[in-house]
Amino acid sequence: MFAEERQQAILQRLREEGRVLAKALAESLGVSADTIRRDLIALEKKGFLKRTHGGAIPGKKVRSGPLSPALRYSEGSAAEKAIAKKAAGFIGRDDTVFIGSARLHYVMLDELPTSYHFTVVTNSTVIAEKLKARENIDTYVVGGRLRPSGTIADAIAVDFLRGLRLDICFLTGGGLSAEHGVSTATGDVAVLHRTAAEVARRVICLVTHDKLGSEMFARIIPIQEVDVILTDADAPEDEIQLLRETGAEVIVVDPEKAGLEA
Amino acid sequence: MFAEERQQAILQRLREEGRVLAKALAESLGVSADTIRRDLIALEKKGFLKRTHGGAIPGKKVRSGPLSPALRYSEGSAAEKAIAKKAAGFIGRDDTVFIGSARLHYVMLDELPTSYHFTVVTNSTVIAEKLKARENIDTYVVGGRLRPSGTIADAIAVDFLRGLRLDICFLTGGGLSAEHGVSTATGDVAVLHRTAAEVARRVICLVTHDKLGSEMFARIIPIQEVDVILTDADAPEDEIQLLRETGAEVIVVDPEKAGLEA
DNA sequence: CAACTTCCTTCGTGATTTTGCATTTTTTTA
DNA sequence: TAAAAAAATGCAAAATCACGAAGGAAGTTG
Repeated sequence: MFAEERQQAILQRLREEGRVLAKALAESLGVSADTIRRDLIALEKKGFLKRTHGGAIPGKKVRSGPLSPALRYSEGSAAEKAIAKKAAGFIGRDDTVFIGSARLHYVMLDELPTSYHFTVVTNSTVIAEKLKARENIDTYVVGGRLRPSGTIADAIAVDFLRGLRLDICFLTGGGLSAEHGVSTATGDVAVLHRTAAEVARRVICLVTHDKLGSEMFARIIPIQEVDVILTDADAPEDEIQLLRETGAEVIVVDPEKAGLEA
Repeated sequence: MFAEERQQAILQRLREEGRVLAKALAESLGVSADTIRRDLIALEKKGFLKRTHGGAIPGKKVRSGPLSPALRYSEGSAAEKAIAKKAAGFIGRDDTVFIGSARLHYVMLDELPTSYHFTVVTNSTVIAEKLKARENIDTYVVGGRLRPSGTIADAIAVDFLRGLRLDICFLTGGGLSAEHGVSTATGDVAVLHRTAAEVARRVICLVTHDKLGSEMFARIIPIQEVDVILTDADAPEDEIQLLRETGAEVIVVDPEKAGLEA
């Protein structure tokens, strides 16, 4: 196993569990504690985590997991906000939509419609907490085991989703390519999102430009099953072209203009 | 738990509640008061808080945001704390317990065991959020519609519970009488709790003395199905006698002594 | 193909950190 | 002012970390 792979695995676990133990990592990855410590030092230098005695906790750059406590209150970038706003515009009166537990979903919360009623299903207790007081939104939480990160993504949650029918599934992912489709780092999150997509009439995928063309471990769904892809203006033209050839509708959101549309 | 995590948890609580007590922190975080004091010193040096005798208040670097709704639950009366502590003592290693969304359940959170692993199932996202970071606790959230109060209590939630088997169900209610059993104000909450009680091996009922003898609209379960009743020393003797005649084990907790037991 | 370089890893040893306990001092409260 | 609670201080045990040395795999160069 290469150092790079290991470090990726460490970050993944950090995102999932909210913390990692050096000793446990050494054991499960099959290397010495020394090596792990070096990895942690390297990752800390890059700002991905913060070392502690015995392990590490998420740093400022760990975004994907939903809202590490530090990031929870941080604001999305202009591009993220623009994408989120556009996405929220797809929600119709009395629709039922799935909103996951990724950072972009969190950014969406501030852009959701306020003037008419709709229903949100989410697998994040953090998002649920934020939505519960909105009068025009019915909030449903999927059942299952809650991870330290605030996400629910086990078999129970998948089963829960299977019993529903949704109008829109808002997907995000760590990677999006014409060949591999939408993908993410961990298997169970992928399965949960796939299920949400399967029970939804429409699948809208939100990705910042840096995700285009990259492919991650676990595929959520192939590109053919995505109805709309929302990305920002920094997206490379050729990637967009490839995506469009698959039949997906690609909408490029311009952060500058987004403000005016409102 | 890492020092860093602890300190973040302390700051989190400081933000939520406006102040922290050293002793309470030590207990709920599972470390000695010494360690907490050292954490407070470190945080004070960084300007995040100002130490006081017995705890700390927010420093210049901590925005003490609007008090979260959780605050009103955070501090229980002496009687409530004593009951909650006694109740928490029933939890054994690797047990699976149901903790509802009532005020007394919130009070319990600070008294839960920290030294061994167990599993909590809850229908409150507020409680789930509070528990998700505890490393010795596996937290499960029931699925269903989330009410503005942070409670989930619909048919989906009931269905979720039916698929589980629990060791202990911690019940509370608005009323408790020998004749009418445990009761509460609303129907669906009653059904949810009844279901939790049905799938649990043991039912432990937590009620402050003022609830004894009163009966509310919706019965959760008859008294015969309650295994243990916990109440405080102000409970009237005759009521206790009536309850005991039904076969239930009634434990009267003395707030004064409760401190010494610890 | 052999010698060299480079990178990565492990191991051993001493230093550091963290934590809890006991004791003394200070502060609070009645 | 006396008793109780909390804080400071010193100390010891356990865990973790840092650093240097050595081994080994992969690739490079002559």
